[in-house]
Amino acid sequence: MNKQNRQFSIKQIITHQVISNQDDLCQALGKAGFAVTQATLSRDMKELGIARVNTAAGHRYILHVESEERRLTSMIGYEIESIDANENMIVIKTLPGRAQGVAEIIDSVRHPAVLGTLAGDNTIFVTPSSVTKIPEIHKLLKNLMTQKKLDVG
Amino acid sequence: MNKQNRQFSIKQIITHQVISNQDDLCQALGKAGFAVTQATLSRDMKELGIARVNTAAGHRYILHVESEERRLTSMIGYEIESIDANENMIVIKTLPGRAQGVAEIIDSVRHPAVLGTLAGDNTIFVTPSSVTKIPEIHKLLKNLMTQKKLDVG
DNA sequence: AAAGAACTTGCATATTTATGCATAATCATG
DNA sequence: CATGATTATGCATAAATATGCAAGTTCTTT
Repeated sequence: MNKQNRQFSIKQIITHQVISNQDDLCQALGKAGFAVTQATLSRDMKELGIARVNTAAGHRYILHVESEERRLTSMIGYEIESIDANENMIVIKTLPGRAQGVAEIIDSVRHPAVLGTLAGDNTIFVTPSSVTKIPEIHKLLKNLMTQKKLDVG
Repeated sequence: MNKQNRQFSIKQIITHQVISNQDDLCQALGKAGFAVTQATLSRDMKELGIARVNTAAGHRYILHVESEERRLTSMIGYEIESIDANENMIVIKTLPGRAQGVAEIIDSVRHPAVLGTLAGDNTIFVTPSSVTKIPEIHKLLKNLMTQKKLDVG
């Protein structure tokens, strides 16, 4: 009957049952022995980082994992799918819609070998100050990808 | 402006601006030249698989990657107007607003010679894994243009 | 080009979620 | 154990989101 158990139960329920709104969840929790109101569930959702998405199959809740640990951890590794290069530039593939944000982080490093970045929806072109710098930048970016923290202004 | 451009703009806006609700988004879109109502944005959110999450820093929107639909159209040939190349990359011109969709199809082929694509409104830059691959890609794209179906995983 | 189908959007409003405030429960400290 | 601080919760309602319907638009087919 405490908050922790209830919140754990919430995660279980939303991942294993069809829950379309907080009243649904309220009922499901009731069966599990947790009697709370919708207001409390709204607050639980916030604390658990649970997001609501509207799909063709109806409204669903998803765990937004990043939101729990994002505070000091950079998302950049999670967002980048690949880093490649040819003779002229480096190309980064990201999750859909993430290229802008990742490019901003790269810009913020202000590495002298990076002339500039150009971001679309899920692709970034990184232009080196000289083609001879490409391996160096490539290495920098690979490092960023696996780094846990970034001290970026 | 049309729906496709607006939805692309929505993804851009929610990933690099602070947007807390659909009215915020409505205003941001207004500045970008898209005049629509909250009702339309609610529908766009659904189609784009955008979820809303409540964090300590306020309400935010996130892209729910799995729900992004990537369907292959056999219309790619119709959408492409021209394919050209210089020493470094290939440039594709499409019908207005079609570049994003065409680029996604090219990406989905995952041809090893294609390092990445970057799409604007009606122009796509295709970067080769090496400049020596340009003729090969050029040929591939020309083939795609006339092909009826794509057998792509 | 006309007719019908399919898609898009706004309006009004129903549904759903978030929150200010008050109260109860839990915790920390002497 | 008493007391003040912190945390948790419900109630009522404000804020935000979703949707039925109708009108306008675009696409298809003949």
